[in-house]
Amino acid sequence: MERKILHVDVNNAFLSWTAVYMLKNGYKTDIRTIPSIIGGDEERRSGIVLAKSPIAKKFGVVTGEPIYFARKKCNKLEVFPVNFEVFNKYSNDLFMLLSQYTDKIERFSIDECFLDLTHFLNGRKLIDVAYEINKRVENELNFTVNVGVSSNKLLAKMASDFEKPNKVHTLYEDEIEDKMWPLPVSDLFMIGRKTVPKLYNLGIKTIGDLAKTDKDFLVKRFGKFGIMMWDYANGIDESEVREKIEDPKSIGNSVTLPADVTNIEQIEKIVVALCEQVSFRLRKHRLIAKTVNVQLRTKDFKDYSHQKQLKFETSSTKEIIETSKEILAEMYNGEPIRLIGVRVDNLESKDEVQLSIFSNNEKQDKIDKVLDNLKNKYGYNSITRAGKLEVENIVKGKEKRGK
DNA sequence: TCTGGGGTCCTAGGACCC
DNA sequence: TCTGGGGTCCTAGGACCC
Repeated sequence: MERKILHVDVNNAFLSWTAVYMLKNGYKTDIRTIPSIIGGDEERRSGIVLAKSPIAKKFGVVTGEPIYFARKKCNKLEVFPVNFEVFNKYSNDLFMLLSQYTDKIERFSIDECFLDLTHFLNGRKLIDVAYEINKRVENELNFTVNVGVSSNKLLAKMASDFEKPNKVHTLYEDEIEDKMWPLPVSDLFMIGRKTVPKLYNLGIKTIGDLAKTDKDFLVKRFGKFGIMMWDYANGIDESEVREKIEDPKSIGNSVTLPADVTNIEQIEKIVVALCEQVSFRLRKHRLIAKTVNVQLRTKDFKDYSHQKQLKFETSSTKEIIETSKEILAEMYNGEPIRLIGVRVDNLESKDEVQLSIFSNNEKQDKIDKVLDNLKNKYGYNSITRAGKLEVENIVKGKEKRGK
């Protein structure tokens, strides 16, 4: 039986949501109507464009580029900061509205949802529901969405990516040839910047070219990825809309430093702060980890990572800090460091795992619990100040050195 | 003043065991 | 003193997504 799938995608989410929020709080200008972007903090060297207004786009501003470049393209450009609390609120509003249409709904990202309406149409037409959702979001939430309509997730997602904003598009199987195959292969979901040149070298320029390429050839060339590419190009995707929220498979935090750092004690302090953040989140999910991973990015953007198995699965801050310090000591070779990250892998539910008597350090667990409660009550920064202070010191050091 | 931060999945090579 | 495979786990790195 053919499935009835919708993909709902917020148009220009970060910029729209910021605009809606600012208007609601008395700001006179709708930043969607001026040359504007949502961007990171240039002082902290996280200054990239996360979203751009249509006018900014006309000036050639692209997502992901340094704000510095964007300003050169458009000197009137206004830059507004990211605010994830606001984004989460609007994301939740959208999810609530969409949940009225089906129980089988998947939150694919902060600004995208898949809906499986196969058993929830009650005699209505899928396309009518798509238009209703499109209008209701605009009227009730004051931002707009594109809705893709099809029989599987891949096609619905490709459809929602057609003309924007505030549109409904279908991409049924019998429309693939007309609507999808003429598109450049880079438009296909999962074909990124490394794969495009490889395909071009094989003479594959459009999605249609890829669809008509011999599948076995692609498998020989690209392995499993080849299968997926070919399937997607042919509109094949059996994956289900997954309504239940699954436990994360890894949890990590990373920071770009305001200035490159070579002092291992400074690096270590930041690693400790990141470990506190990561283990706090781990416990919030009631998970324990088996593997710790430390990542360093050098000033010339080379990434290194080393990992280590914990002696016992744990969510203890202390254990994760100790292991991270060991990893850091092993891997760090004195190069100037731009970014530091800590992540935990191989997670398991705390409730299901028989805790080893050796790892069950009750005293440490109690300490973590008390600190977690304080963090929950007074906010994360009430406790984790060491790392923040360190980052501030790096900023100060940078200022002192001048330019 | 040049380049975020959160993830998932895959691969290739090596260690180790039978 | 010449040499097998199959399986699992671990590691480092790299692709992709939003």
